[in-house]
Amino acid sequence: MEKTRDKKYWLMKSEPSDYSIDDLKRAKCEPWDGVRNYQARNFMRDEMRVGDGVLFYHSSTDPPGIAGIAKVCSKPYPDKTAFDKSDKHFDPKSKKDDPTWYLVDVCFVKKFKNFISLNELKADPRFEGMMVTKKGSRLSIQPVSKKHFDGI
DNA sequence: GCCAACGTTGGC
DNA sequence: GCCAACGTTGGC
Repeated sequence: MEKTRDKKYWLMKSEPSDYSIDDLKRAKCEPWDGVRNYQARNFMRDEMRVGDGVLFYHSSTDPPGIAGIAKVCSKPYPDKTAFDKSDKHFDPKSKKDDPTWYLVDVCFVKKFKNFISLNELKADPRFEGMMVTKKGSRLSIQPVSKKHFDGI
């Protein structure tokens, strides 16, 4: 039996030209594929649980920031785009009997009427210490504290 | 488009 | 296992 635990909270980045909050709204749920960073994978594979809260972050936009809320809606399972030679995220190192890359499905919850820009996050003392506000914070999946999540 | 920050790779 | 070279991310 699975041990219960408190909800955790995450921030997941996407370039809206690749995949935006509107795409997720249309799709309702989508596998968060293409992650090829070990730390980010570890969060998905080892720490995420169904029902966890997700801040949907738009990167490489003007301005960058948080576009809305999603949630984790599957258990972790292997990222099959790593097995597909024609996929741009193909990774020959990942074997079907021992996959390197894992993902979870993410479901749309809501899109903010007011997009929260990175600048606003940085300017607001309530969000001090949030990973995404720090310089050089490239990690595409980041843990977020409940305090910060609720503040959003 | 630039470039700083960071992750990964591979020669040794 | 070190570290230089290279690739990628992402704010600006």
